[in-house]
Amino acid sequence: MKSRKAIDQLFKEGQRFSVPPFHVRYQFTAAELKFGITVSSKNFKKAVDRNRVKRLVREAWRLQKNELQLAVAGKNKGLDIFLIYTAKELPDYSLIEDKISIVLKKLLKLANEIPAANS
RNA sequence: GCUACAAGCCAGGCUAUCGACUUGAGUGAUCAGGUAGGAAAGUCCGGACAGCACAGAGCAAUGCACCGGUGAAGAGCCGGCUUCCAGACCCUGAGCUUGUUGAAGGGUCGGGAAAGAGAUAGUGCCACAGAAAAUAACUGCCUUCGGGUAAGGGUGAAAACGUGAGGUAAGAGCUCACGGCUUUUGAUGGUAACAUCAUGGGCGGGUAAACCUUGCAUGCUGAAAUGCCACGUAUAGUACCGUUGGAGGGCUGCUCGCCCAAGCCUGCCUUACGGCAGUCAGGGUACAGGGUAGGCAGAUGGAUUCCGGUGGGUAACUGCCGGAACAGAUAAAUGAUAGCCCACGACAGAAUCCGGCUUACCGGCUUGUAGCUUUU
RNA sequence: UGACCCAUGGUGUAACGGUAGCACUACAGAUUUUGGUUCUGUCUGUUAAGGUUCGAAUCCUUAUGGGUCAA
Repeated sequence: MKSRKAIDQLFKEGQRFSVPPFHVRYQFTAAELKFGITVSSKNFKKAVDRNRVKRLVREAWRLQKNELQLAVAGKNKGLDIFLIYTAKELPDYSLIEDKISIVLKKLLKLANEIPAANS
């Protein structure tokens, strides 16, 4: 997700849940699966640290996203997801990998519950 | 060999798998190449580049301040000058404890530091102590009782150049000798700062990183600059101006002064730029409000960096020849996992670009200097 | 990316270049049967490092930390 408008709309209308250290906001749409990540500069003062967290999250997302993508595409729907990293310590990759898989399972369950759109 | 200091260089490596950004080739699947720093940081200096419709003058403001060189430029760098600082060695030898001691002084040597113009252009300030902190009053001294004097006053960071002699009523650079500082003129050496010598004048403290004076320099803004394309909105609102000139804007912060500044249509003149006439307000300026916030250029190869050779220069630096290297994102790439090796990995991440300075930094290597030790 | 400002006890604030004050807090003592109030006393200090000056919180330079502004 890159568009400021879309992000604003997601934060205004979307639903949310929390899997520490992540807050997740999501909203089902008509387009495809989209994903964004943010890290607060309050928690990490250096841009380099923020970028590293973002990189790790993107890597974990890239490796695990396929199942969810298929589920959403199978119902002819889109899904906007935005993650907020809330911890104050630099994580290692295995932690991020675990937490992202939990997030994905929750989302997958939610995706299976909604009715399919008629295309 | 060890230790210390200074300067320079390097800043984990390799393999496999899966990715990200980007360049090239290909119709395409895909293939091939490239991808963080010495500080990318701080933003402390200096530029390039861009815009401001460029006419300047005075004032203000800011910066710089020994000389020469270097370089695109600089508050950078290199070399020199002057002053100061601590040291080593040598000479001399006060003192009393007569020694393997070393006060004051002189010479030589290399090293370090300096925002290093002006304190008789003016103004201000100088706590405490002290008679007094600056055109000399008080005490003292002398006196012909009108006055003269800055020797003595021991406090302080600082007290009217220091020592000795002359001189005098008492005194005083008042005079002289030696010495110190400052300065005029001349000579010699040096590109110059300056040095040496001669000569004349002066020596009424400190502070200019107090105000200030003198000299020199500086237009402002800053890639969120700037140019273009697309999408979208409001042909609406308020005020002012509108060819008989001007709302407003610019030139430097201020003043003066100067400059720029307006459309559509028709006709005539001109090669063109443009000019003249008619005509309308549909034009212009400022404000408020509304819309958009996408793309392209700027933008990454240049005063570039490194290596080798060869010249110039004490050096900084630089000429020529040959070779090699150089990311370019835009919610913003440069990553993840596994294995192996070693010295076990510090500080830290590009955002228009470049030259410096400063600061941070695990460790390793090279060179130089000094000291100690070992061997010959 | 660029421009600018600030830093004084635990807290809030003063201070011409000349002994760093004030209030609250904390601690101790007095008063009180005890506590509070009140009174007295004490502790705690110029962000760091250099420089100018006889002397620096103040002036200058560099660094550190914090903050503000500009689409």
